This record gives sequence, structure tokens and C-alpha cells, in this order.
Amino acid sequence: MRVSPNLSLSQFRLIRSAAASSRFYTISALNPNLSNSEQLNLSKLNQASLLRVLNSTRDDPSLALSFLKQIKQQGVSLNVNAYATLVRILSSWGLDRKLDSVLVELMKNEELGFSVIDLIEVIREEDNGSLLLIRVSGALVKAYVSLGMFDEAIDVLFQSKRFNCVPDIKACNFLMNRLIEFGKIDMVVALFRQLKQLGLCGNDYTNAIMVKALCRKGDLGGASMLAVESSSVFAYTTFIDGLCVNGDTEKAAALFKEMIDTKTLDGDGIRTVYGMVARGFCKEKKMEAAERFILDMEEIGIGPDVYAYSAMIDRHCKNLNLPEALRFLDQMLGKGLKINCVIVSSILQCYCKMDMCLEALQKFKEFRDMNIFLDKVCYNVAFDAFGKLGRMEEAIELLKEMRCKGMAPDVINYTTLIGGYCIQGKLVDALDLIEEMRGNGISPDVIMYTVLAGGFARNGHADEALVIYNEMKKEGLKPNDVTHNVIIESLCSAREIKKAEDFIENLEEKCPKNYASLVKGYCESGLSKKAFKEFVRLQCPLHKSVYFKLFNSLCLKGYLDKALTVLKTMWAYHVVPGRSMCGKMIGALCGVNNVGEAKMLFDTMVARGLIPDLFTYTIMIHTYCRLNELQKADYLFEDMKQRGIKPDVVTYTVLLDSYPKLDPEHHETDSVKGEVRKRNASEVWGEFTDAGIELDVVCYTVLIDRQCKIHNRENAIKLFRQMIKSGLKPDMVAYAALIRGYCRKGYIDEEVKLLVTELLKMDILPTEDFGAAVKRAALKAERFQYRE
DNA sequence: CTAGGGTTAG
Repeated sequence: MRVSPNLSLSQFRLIRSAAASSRFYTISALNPNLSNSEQLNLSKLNQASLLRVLNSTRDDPSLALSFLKQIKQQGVSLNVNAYATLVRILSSWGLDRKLDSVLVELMKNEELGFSVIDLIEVIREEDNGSLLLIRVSGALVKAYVSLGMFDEAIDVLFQSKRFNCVPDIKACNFLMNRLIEFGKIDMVVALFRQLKQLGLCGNDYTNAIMVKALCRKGDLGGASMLAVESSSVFAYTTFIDGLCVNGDTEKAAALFKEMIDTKTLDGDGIRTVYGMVARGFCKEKKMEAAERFILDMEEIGIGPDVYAYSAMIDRHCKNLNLPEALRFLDQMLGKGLKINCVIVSSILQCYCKMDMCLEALQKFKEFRDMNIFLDKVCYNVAFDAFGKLGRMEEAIELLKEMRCKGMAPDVINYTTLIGGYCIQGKLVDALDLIEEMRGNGISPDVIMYTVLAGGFARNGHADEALVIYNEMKKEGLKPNDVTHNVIIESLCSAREIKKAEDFIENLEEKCPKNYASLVKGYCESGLSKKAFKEFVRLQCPLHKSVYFKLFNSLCLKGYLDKALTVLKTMWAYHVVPGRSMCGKMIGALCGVNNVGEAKMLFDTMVARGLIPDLFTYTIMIHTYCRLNELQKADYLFEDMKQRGIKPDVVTYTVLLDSYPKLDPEHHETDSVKGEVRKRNASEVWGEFTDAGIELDVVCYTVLIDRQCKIHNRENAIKLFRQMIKSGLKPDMVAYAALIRGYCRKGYIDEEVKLLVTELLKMDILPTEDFGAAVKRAALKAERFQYRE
């Protein structure tokens, strides 16, 4: 395996051109099978004899097609009559798909010298009003639609009316469906209204499409009316789907129940809509609602199928809530439903996203050994896991295994593997893999080039990254925002700041997102002041990751006022941080004792239904304790328990460390702010021990420290011994607490001498702040020792 | 006909 190459520009080009030529050979090797003699004669044919030959193939359409392919390769173009003949042949054999593709090719070719309407004319001369003509105009509509040429498709529709050969409603449905996909809703509505004028009569499917269009427009009322009016199950189903897409799954679920009551749906319909509603709730992240729906349905005797379960499992996996996902999986298996590769892939991905790649691979093997069919999506997740672990050799082995099972890797599989190589800096391997892929007839797409360019930039090959970027454009691929952002950030992370800045300036279409990436890139390379300056210049809402990264970077450098400006800007734009981001921010704010801002963020979180995690609660409690606002700490402690978040050893330690401050015997100088509910340490201690949580070194240290402070030397030493007995190794701070406790009283005895000797033997370097105190204590103790 | 996989990403 080769490691990070020093790839020069020319080497890179060499590899690229080799890859390009292998692609060329592959395609020419795929050519059809006319004999040599036939090929020889082709160039001598004129249009008339060409037509004659074509006509003679009317009993063998595949021969007709390969004949044509050869002709085209000789650079001879067909005239309108030849095309009419070909169309007639294909049509008479019912080869609609072939007909479609011939027409598509015809339309792509702009140097034909005739239009498709001419073609209709020619066919009409011989087959006026026949079925053939109707079929051809339908095929023409479909061909235009598949090329995204909607105006032309509609034009054919209206021209056909003139020729009295309006295509059947299917072609029209196809057109309308595609129009919706491309967001041209108004055209669908207009077309629907003109159907009668065209002599067409919409069927159930047409109505369903129209319902879909109205839903997309947000006209749920109109959609509902049409669904009722057409009283077709299909239209109803589409309406329910529309509700789900519009984020009103609640309503969809209600309608579904109504349809079951009125027996509007058959078995198939029930299954389809069930899945839609379950999926809708999951998409809206309303997991409780989704589960309630499933329970309700079960009550009336309709159980979820694999499709509905997979929606639930997938959503929980995406939320990184593996226990819930597995609970549903168990439930599903308990009902005798079988797990499939789709569900497996969701679960595997969940492990990967939680940084548990080893577990993902373990599970992959388990599922495979259970003889569950794993498809290329599952394999892809495994490639990803191996890549993240830096185990590319094994990933490639797995690729072989996949091939052996008869699955051809696709561009996504290759991209994942290439990404893996890029993480490792094995760029030549990445390029080799692309070459191999091209050999298999697959061309890289924008995402693959993005990954590759990012990989080169990140690994210090800025110029090559730009070559890749230009190459992608040369191949006719259009880089997107992500491409640009990846390149900008990768260049920055390789400290190529100037190149990143130049790259942005040279972009034809710049957008704020690009500059946001520059801000992130500056942060990445530690230029937080520069990042902040650029950020201030950007007067628009940004993705929350930008605020997050900048905030963290500024906090790290100690520019707290700037960090707060970032936070406030974010809030001003109503960009609300997610749970983990809030947690990190709260941590950063607490770290600089700005508990006021931290609490504001904390409350924002709660108001948005984001329940702070154990870590966030603990850090807040800790900060309040440190600032002697014990009442507030106490409130949060109760609050977290009410939310079902179980305090851990850290939380209890924090509390045990501060409640003694309330003790009358407590001698610390800080005063406690505000009224405090009467709660003593023993109350907390009781809860702590009841919870059965094991004590750690820090916790023992706090307890020892407290005993020292209330002059209970025997208890302190007892705790110290107990700690050692329970298998914990006291650290510097633990010794320090004990020794300091002794020294404070100016007291020295055998125990202390022993402790100090032990401590001096330890090979620990004291940390600066606390260590200094310990050292002083130790020295003091030593002096006592010498005095004796 | 429907689902799950590859880029920025804490």
C-alpha cells in the first residue's frame, strides 16, 4: 500500500488521461454485432437504398436498430423518411421503450434538418388517424418530458389535436407527474383544466396527480375536494401523502382512521397509507405520535408491516437513539416479521454515526453470518466504517466479497472508498480506484470530485485540488456550493489561507455560504480574530455550525466578548442551536463563569423542548455552586431528577463539595448568596449511596477534604484507606487534600509521615495551580519530619 | 411505484 504521494501536476494529468482513455476503449468494445461485410458496405449507401435496407429489416427490429447504430457511426444521418420507417417498425412490434429511446436521441440531435412535427406529418401521410400515430405522438410527449423539454411536450399535445391523433391519457399523466417533480405546479393545473379541450378524459391517476399538485401548492382544501369528488382510492391516498409532505401528518392519520371506519380502503391501500403516515410522523420527528399511531392501529387490529417498522427504526437511528431503534426491531421480530437489508443499513449507520465503527462492523458480520441478504447499501456502510478506522485493506477485501456475491459497486460505493483513502492521505490509491471505476463504465459525479478535491487540499496538495476542480468542470459537471465549501475549508485546514481566499475571489458565483466556510476555515487554522472580522462583515443568517465553530474558537482564545457577540447575532437571526451545540456553549460560558448567559441558553433549550443532558445539568450546577448560588444549583438538581435524568458520581461530587458550605462549622471565606432551602450534605449523601453509584477518586477526595475541614481526622484517613481498598489509586490531589488537612492543624504524626513518603515516591508531576499547594503542604510536612 | 448508502458536520 502506498502512502501519501508527492503528486506533481504532470503525474496527476498522466493518471487522469490514462483513466480517460480506458473509458473510451470500454465503450467501443460494447458495440453491436453486425458482421464485417455489412460494416464495409455502409458508407456506400445513399438515402434511398438506406431506406430499402431499413425496410427489409421490418421483421427483425433488433437488426434494424443495430443497422442504424452502425450508420450513425459512419457519420451518415437519417432523413425524416428513414426515421418514420424505423418508428413504424418499432411500433408495430410494440417495442415502446426502444421507440422512446430512439425519439430521445432524435431530439437531442440538433442537426437533423427536420422537426418532430415533420415526423408526425410523414407518418400521417401513410397512417392517418391510425393507432400508430396516436402511439407515436404519445411517445414524442414522453421523450420530450424525459429530456425536461416541457414546453415542447405540451406543444406536441396541442399539435396532435390538430392532426386528430391526441395521445392517450397515460402520456399526459407522465407529463404532469414530471412537471410536479420539477416544481412546475402551475403548468399542471393549467393542463388539467385544458384536458377536455384536448379531447382527453382524465382517469383516476390523473385526478391523483392533480391532488398531488394542489397539495404542493398548499391548496389542501382544493385537493381534498377533488379527492372526494373523484372518489378514487388513489386520489385519497395521494391526498393523505400530500398532508404528510406538508407536515400535517396528524390530519393524515385522522383521515386514515376515518377511511378505515368507512371501509374506503382495501388491504393494499391500508398498507400503503399506514406506511405513509408512520413515515410522515417520523419525518416530523414526532416519535411519540408515531408510536401512538401504531398502538392505535394495533388496537383496531392492523399491525405495522416491515415498511412502517423500518420508518420508525430508521428515524430512531438518525436520532442516534439506538436503544429505541432496537426496541422496535425486537417488537417487529416478535411479530414474526423478518429483518431486511434496509433495516440493517439503518442500524449499521447508527453505530457509525455514534463513532462505534468497530461495533458496526461486528454487527455487519453477525447479520451476514445469519444469512440475511446484505445489499450494496449495507456494504457501503461497512466501507465507511473501515475507512473511518483507517483499515482500507479490509475495505477493499470487502469490496471483492461484494463483487463475488454478484453486486456491482456503484458510484456511491466508490466515493465512500475514495473518501476512506483520502482520510488516510493515500491519494494515489484513491486515483487508482477512480481509474478502476471508469474501467467499469462508471463516471465520477460531482460528489466524488468534491471528496477527491477536498482530500487533495486537506493533504497539502492545493494545486492538484484545483486541477481536479477544473477537470470536473471540463467534464461538464457543475460544482455546487458544497464543492466550493469543501475546497475552501480543506485549503484552510492545510493552512493554505491565501489559496482559499483566492479561490473564493475567483468563483463566478459567490454566495455568503462560501464566506461562511472561510470563517470556519479560519477557525480551523486558529485564526479566530480573522474569522470574527469576516463574520462581522457577513450581515446575514448563517448555518449554525458557523456560529458554533466561531464561538468555540473565540472561547478557546479567551475572546469572550467576541464569543458573546457571535451568540447574540445568532439569536438575533433566530438561529437556534441544537442540543449538543447548546451543551457545548453552556459549557464554554460556564467555563468563564458567565452563568447568566449560560442560563439564558439553558432556558432557550428547554423552551424548545430540548432536554439538556446530564453533562449540561452538571456543569450548570457546578458553576452555580462555584459562584455560591446554591439555591439555583439546588433547583436545577431537583429539575433534572424530575426529568428522569439520573445524577451520576460527578453531579453528586459537585453537590457534596458545596453543601458543606452551609455548615455552621464551615470556615471558607466565601458567603453563600440568596435564601437556600435547608438541605445538608448527609441528605445528598443518602441519595447518593441509595443510587448505588460507585465512588471515584475525585469523589473520595472531596469527602476527605470535607472531613479534614470539619477536623475529623480519623474519618478522613478512614476514607482514604477505604478508597485504596476499593481498588482506586489515589492521585496527587487526593494526597494533597489529606496532607493539607493535617498541616492546617500543624499536626504531624506517623500517618502523615507515611503519606508524605508515599507521595514523594510517586512519579507524578503536580499540575500548576493545585500542585503548588500540594508541594507547599508536602514541604511543610517534610520540615516537620526533619524537626523530629 | 414506494424505504436505507457517498460532500460541509459540532
